[in-house]
Amino acid sequence: MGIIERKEREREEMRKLILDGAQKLFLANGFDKVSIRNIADEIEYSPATIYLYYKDKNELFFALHQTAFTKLIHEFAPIFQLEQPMDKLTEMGRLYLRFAFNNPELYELMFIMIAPIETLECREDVWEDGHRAFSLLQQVVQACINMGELKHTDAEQAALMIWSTVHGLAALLLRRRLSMFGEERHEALIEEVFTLFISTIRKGL
Amino acid sequence: MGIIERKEREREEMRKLILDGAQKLFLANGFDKVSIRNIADEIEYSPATIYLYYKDKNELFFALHQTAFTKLIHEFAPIFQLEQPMDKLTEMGRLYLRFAFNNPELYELMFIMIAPIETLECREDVWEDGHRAFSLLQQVVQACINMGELKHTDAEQAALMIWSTVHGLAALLLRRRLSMFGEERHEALIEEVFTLFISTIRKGL
DNA sequence: TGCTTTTACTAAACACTGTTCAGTATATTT
DNA sequence: AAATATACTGAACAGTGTTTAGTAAAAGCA
Repeated sequence: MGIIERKEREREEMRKLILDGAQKLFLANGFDKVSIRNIADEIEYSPATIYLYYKDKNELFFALHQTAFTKLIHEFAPIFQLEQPMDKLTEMGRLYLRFAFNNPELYELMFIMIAPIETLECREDVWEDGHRAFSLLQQVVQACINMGELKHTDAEQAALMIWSTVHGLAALLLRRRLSMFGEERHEALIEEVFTLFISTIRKGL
Repeated sequence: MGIIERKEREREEMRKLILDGAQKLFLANGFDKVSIRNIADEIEYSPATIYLYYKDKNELFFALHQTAFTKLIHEFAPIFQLEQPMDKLTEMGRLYLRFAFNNPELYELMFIMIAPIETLECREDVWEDGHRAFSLLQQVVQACINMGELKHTDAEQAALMIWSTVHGLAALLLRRRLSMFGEERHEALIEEVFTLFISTIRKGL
């Protein structure tokens, strides 16, 4: 009786097909071009079909947001090779900012858009990906404290401060609030400010 | 020939009427409830009328965004009474965060939404309010450097780093990315993290 | 095999959205 | 009083997310 297994497999394939179509439009044409009808056109199905596989648009955004997180975690891999916790922290921040810069749409989905979070809230569910990522940061910060490289003792507070700074940079950039610096300066500026921040917490945190 | 003056005055009153209606819906019902038709209903005019006074919805958002900036600048007033530049900087940050916390919709408009900025971009105009506000911060930072309270010499870099941190906190809060800390902790947490940040840059920047 | 039930899908509709335009009623000018 | 300019609107266009009734194919059962 492998039929239900095959059906389940086909269902999963269909979900993937929709997700990939959505992501393709998403990355190619930006947010505005991602309507349910556009996705339906892209995968050559009717709009109503999408609702047989995803409850609503927010749930689709949430699924995309999850794949974006696995991509970020994947790009964090080199960190675990590093010995010094302070090097880990620095590289983590640099990779985080690079991810935001190179994948603006994905970053939006993960840390700026409210849509994916609303799915969780109405299911009274929890933002697991976010919590895991933050706890990873907090662990690295704790290691820095344990090694005496940071003097402040509350790793949670320190981690949130660090996250705020890098997210702030990314969010200001993506939401086009850095126009007082010419666009051509943006990439270098972010690099410089991040370096400054690291040197600041090395001395002051 | 005071007729054209009166007409001009009436036109300005109508713009204000629309703006106030929009802001009322905006603050009362959140973003989603602010459609051109809702505003038209609110002020008891036809939707088409609004387009005689504002080019499109983005321009309306931009006008709202401007009034929000004057409110923020207004709330910054106490800063100029302070003597010590470092006190100025600290109080500026605290007031900024308080503004974001107490006026989430206005903060969205000013620093998160893309809509108002798009109006500027398509008019090849510049984000004056933002530039002015940042330059205010930069001046205070420069004063701190001049007084020897901050050692780093590049006020522009330092100011951006500071802005990033406070904006990061505000943006993570408003876009509901702080769920790993219980909602009841948010206000106190932001206060703590900001205090930690100030003490960090005092020592390390 | 034939018959019934379940599954997968879609066309069409509903209630919205921002925006435009032809037409009207009022106010101003000549 | 007639002509013109102004202010406003109803209705439409093209789009959105979402629901529902109906259909054709697949699966289960006799």
